[in-house]
Amino acid sequence: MVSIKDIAKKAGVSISTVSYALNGSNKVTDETSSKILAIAKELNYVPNAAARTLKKRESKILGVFLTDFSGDVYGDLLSGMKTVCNAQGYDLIVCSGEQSHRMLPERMIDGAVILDHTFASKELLQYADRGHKIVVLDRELDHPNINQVLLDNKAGATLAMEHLIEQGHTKIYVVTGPEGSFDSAQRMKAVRQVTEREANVEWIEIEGDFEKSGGEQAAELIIRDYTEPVAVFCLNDEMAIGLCNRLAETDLQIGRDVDVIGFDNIELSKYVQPRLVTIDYSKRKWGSLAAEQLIKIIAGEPVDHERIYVTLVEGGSVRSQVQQETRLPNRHERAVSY
Amino acid sequence: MVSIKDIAKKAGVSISTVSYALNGSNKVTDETSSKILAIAKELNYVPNAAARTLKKRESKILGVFLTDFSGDVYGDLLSGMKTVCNAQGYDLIVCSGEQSHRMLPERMIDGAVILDHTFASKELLQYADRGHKIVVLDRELDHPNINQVLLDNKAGATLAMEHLIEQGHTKIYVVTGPEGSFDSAQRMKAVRQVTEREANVEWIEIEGDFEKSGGEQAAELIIRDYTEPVAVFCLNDEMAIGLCNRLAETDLQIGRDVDVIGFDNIELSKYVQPRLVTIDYSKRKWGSLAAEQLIKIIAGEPVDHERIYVTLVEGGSVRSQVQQETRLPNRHERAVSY
DNA sequence: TTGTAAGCGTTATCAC
DNA sequence: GTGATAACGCTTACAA
Repeated sequence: MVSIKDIAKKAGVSISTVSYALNGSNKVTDETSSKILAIAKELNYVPNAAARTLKKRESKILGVFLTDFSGDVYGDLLSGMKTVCNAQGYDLIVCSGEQSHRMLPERMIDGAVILDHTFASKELLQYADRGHKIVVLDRELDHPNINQVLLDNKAGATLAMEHLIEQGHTKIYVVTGPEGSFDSAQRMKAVRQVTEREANVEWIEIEGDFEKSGGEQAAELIIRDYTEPVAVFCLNDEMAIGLCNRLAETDLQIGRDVDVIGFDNIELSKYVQPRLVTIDYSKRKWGSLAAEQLIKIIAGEPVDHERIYVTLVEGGSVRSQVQQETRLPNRHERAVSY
Repeated sequence: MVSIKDIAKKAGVSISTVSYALNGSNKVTDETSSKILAIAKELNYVPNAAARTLKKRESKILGVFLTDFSGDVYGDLLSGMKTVCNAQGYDLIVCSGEQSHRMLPERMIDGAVILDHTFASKELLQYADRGHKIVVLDRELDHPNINQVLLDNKAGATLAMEHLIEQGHTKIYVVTGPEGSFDSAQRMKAVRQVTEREANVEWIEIEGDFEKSGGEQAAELIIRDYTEPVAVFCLNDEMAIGLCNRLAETDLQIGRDVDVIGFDNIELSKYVQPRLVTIDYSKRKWGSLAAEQLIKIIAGEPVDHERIYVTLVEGGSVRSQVQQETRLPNRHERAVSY
């Protein structure tokens, strides 16, 4: 391995002069500098990241932590993050799994974006207490070293529920996310709020897991108890699609017998038949905002919590108003976007 | 930041004793050891990765490099890789973009898996020459420090072409990947080989890009020149789906007027109507094999290049044999899997 | 069993 | 402008 020591020896100068030249300091003559640079190139010199990180106490690398690599949500999110990071001189690495938690406390990375419920909030607060900088995308956490960039779950779930109610539905199944999911809890809160205002709306909670299989299981229940047209609000698209798949094997028709609405607008939801009604938001913006916030708190700049706005995407999985037999009175039209 | 020095001071021992205790060496008394461990815990000691990496000249981190984060192929691939890495005491990070190329030469990671054509082969060979360990998934490269784990592109493309020919097709469009793509080139080679054997099969090459948009553009050409039923072999599913989308806007019906076959069996291809015929392979296995090979070459163990086998997945996007009017004589049935 | 000390490859503070 | 030199936090001969 070739180090600045080797360059110094070959150039007949001291290592400090080499370091200065390599870092473009103006304390060194152009002549010496270019000679050093030439030798460095000749020797294929590459700086050692560990040594630099050790000395400078920063790695210029940011990490984003995901529960798993398979989510359909992540492409644009990561893309947006990377763009911002690179523009600001940071590198971005994507990590997943318990093992990689160490990256932050061991100072391999300068900060972390968390979209991974396997991180306990307690753990994150501990890191923050030790001075590590964090942006959370999947929970609320109050700490000077932690910033939040959250989806407007409440608006999204409200949009979804009101859309179904406007179609005249009075029986609505709600398929939740896994226990402990912040997004699920937030969305459920909005569901409760909406239904409290609507005396004639009955809603039934079905426990899900944010995976296709959860949607399939929910479908079983719905099929079993089916007597009249119902609506289902799946708290994410993945489950909505699982539910639709299972329903497609029966005589129950989506958008007629069972209206379905999801959340996330993943790419797949464009392709299922009929097109899934869902809640959309800019994943790219979510990512870029998260990265921006993280870099700001690392730089010691003050930041406020941010919110990602959502809209409703229409589709065939909810029957249109013109087809409906009954329509609730006194319901005014609502703007589709919050 | 609390270091072993702080622990040593508080425990009234030397830093080397602390180091030994922390690393579970049996050179130190149980008594001293447990005292040190207790103090370490009390002080919230976390080792510094940079220091350890600098000293040990290894980071126990492996990197996988992707062209972008959005591909649908990657979920299982990364999952498989991570499982193997973690089982072997390595951490896995996912990187993308020119900036992160430095991770390998700067020794931030102990090795790299490459599925990213933005790495020049020359660059990789240079790294390998300097002793860095690499596994390539997207090219052939001969170097003692480089191992290949490649898809059996040739078998896949042959399977696809023969499937179409068996349906009686004599005019086949082939939509390629982007210039310089290894997978595309390999698949094209097989296409040529198959068609050379089949005198009565005409094939037309359309330049694509492995993106949906490429498939849409190819559709334009096909629509424009359409006179009789044809087949299209898109060299990946992404393009096949783009093509189907565009075709769906016309009177041309997939699986009747235009038979379509893709490559990769991405999740989406299950959901398009009709189900896309495609070439499948285990992405998880691809990933785990790549990780295994990388860890082996890092350990100095000898390895051979590996190949990932493929199979054909049937679906509605190619009309079934029973519906066809003409059938080529003398064609024997072929095994679907190679 | 424990301590001393050298060294990993940098950066940065001083002198000169 | 350039050069010693200390320091970053850790591991590991070697000495005691």
